Parts: sequence; structure tokens; C-alpha cells
Amino acid sequence: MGRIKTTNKEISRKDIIIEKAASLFKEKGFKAASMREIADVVGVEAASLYNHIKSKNELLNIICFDVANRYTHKMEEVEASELSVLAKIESLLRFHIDGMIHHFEQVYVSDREWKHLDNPYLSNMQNQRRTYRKRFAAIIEQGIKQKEIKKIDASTTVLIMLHAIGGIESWHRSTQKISGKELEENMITFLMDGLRKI
Amino acid sequence: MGRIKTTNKEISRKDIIIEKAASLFKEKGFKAASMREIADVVGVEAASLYNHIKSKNELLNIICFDVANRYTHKMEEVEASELSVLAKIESLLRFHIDGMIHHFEQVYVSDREWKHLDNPYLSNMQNQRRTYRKRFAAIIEQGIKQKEIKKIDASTTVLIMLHAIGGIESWHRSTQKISGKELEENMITFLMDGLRKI
DNA sequence: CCTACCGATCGGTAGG
DNA sequence: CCTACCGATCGGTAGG
Repeated sequence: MGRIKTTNKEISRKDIIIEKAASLFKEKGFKAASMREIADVVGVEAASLYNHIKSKNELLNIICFDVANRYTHKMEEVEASELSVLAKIESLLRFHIDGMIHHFEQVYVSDREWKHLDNPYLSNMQNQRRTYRKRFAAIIEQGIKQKEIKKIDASTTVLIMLHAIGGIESWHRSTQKISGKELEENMITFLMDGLRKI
Repeated sequence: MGRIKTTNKEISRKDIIIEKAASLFKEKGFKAASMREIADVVGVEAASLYNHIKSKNELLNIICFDVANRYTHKMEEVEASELSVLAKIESLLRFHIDGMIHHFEQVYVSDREWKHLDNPYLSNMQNQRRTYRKRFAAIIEQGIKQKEIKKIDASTTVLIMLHAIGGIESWHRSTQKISGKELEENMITFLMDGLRKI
């Protein structure tokens, strides 16, 4: 489910273009990356890209909504689960960390470049992001009510946690002295301890 | 010290241009914001901007290095202080939160758009950022050695904390239901508790 | 998938 | 500070 391919089968030309576009958008930003550069990396002329996609903005749409849909899907799964509040939050955090590690470029682009979407996709994305954070905050608030979590502003906490994870960028780029698994455990420890009552 | 003005005196035309540029760079991104738009907001023709600045990139240089120099200055101050490790970290975090609240646009731009600097400024900035994080991590490592802080990977922790604070963006934009001071205390509580031994 | 090419917009300059 | 204008580059199209 979702556009991010987990196997090597069925990789179409369009998928390759999207993948290369994500990589360039991440490196240079959406506006600074040109269709000619994407074409270069794919190995065709710029005009040929338009046999597979409608516009540069369509590439951004696909990348952003692919990620957003995965988030929504995960949120529904977690909400429907029987997990404790703390376990729900941990599950969401691990999902975000995994996404950052395994679908780095897509997640990075969707996080930092979604502002360049054009309407109606832009407002759609704004809604999805707002809604996701509200649902996340609602879980935290439930935890506070049940006294599993210390009294803290839930929306602030959501922002802290999501942006903390979104910042793995620099780790990824630097000389990876720590493994993905180690990174994940370190982040989980830090973030979950920020939640617990002392 | 530093270019960010704290009084209303001595605001030159150039300062106004930089301020408006920071605002537009934050809203649309460096590449997407045009000199003509900046000129519009300032209230002159695009060509007139060049009587005060040399290039679009100079605007970004000024914004980014202004912020970076403030960070370096603060770091030196903290390192030279007699504070405990935990107090040093708290002081740095409060500095970052304050910067995010009071110099929002400059800090935001310097954080997300520095990649568009051109050399030699680009590599200079990369060095400054790397160095800053290393010095921050060194403080944390000292705290671990002194058993004031729980065993956790110091570099990961720095990234978590800095990005958590850098993400206040969304709070600032949304309907500010929480005051700056409240936000600061919530963040400090969360982040400092992630550090302490349980 | 390529060649050829378009209108628009960009950062920036000349000259007053 | 403005008018007038430049070369370069952009996203995208026509036609084969």
C-alpha cells in the first residue's frame, strides 16, 4: 500500500522519475531543482519527462501525498488498536523514525517542500497535517487524563517530537557513526522519557 | 553586537531590505522569492535594491551569518561560565527558544535556507554548524561522564534538541493559544527531562 | 523519446 | 531612485 515500493518488481519509468526527483528536491529544494537536471539524472531529454508526468508540480504532489497517506493510515491503525497510550505514542514515533531512515528522501521532501504545492493540493495538505497533529495531541491528552503522562501542553509536545525526528537529516548526511537501530533506540529513550512522570 | 536590531534607532534602508527579505525568504523560500517581490514590499523598483546590496545572495549571507555569529557568541559565553552542565544546557536551550520567538524569521531562514549560500560562504556555514553541534555535544558528554546526564548518544541528543526547537514554526503560525513564556517552559521541561537520569 | 522552440520570469546592469 | 533593457534559464508544447 502506498507508492513507496518495497520490492524491485514493477518499477515503471514514472517511478524512476519520481525517485530521482525526490532525490534532487531533497538536495537542492523544489524550486532550485530543474526539470532539465531531473532529466539528466534519469538519462533522457527534459521534454521526454512529460510523456510520464504532467508537470513538475505533479512530481511534488505524488511525493507529498504518498507520505501523508502513509501517516494517516498508520494513525488509523494506532487509534483502532488496544495499545496503552504510551505504547501508541511509541508506535507512532517508531513509525516516523523508520520512515526517516528507510524513505529518507520522500519524507524529507514532503516535510520541507510541501509549501510549494499549488491549490487545491496545498490546502488539502495543510488540512492533513493539521488533522494528523490534532489526533496525535488527542492521544497525549488522553494519556495526561489517565495520568500516564506528565502534565504538559499536548500540541507543543507533538511539535517537539515530530520535528525532533524530522531533524535526523544531519545524522543521515554525516559520517554514520551510529547504526539506524541505535539511533532509533536513542531517540525513543529520549522522547519517551520526556513524556513520563518523574 | 550582531545585526539584529533591538532598538528603533539607526534603522537604515539596508536594514529594512534585509528584514523584508527575511520575511519573504521565510514565507516562500530563498529561490521562490524574487527581488521584484522584495522591492514591492520595500516600496521601490527592483533595480533600486542594488544601490544598497550587491546581490540576492548577499541578503542570505547577512541573514545566515548574523544568526550563526550569535550562536557562536553564546556558546563561548556558556563554555566560559561556571555553570553546572545541566545549567549550561538549559541556558543554551533557552537562548535558542528565545531566538525562535523574538527573531523568528531570521532564525527560520538561516536554519532552512543556508544550503543556498554560495562558496566560500557555504562551506564556512557548514563548518560553523558542525562546530557548534560538536561543542554542544561535548557539554553533554561531560555531563554523562559526571553522571549528571543519563547515558545517551550525545550527537543524537543535540540534533533532537535543536530540531525540536527549530520546529516552533507551526506554533508561531497557528492561532497562538499558548504564550511565548508558556511555550518556553513546556519545551524546557520536556527536553531537560529527556536528559535526566530516571 | 528527441529536436526545436515558446513565452515568462529571473537576477542584474547601464545610464541618468 | 527610476526607466529601459540584457542574457540566461525556466517549465512546458508541437510535431514527428
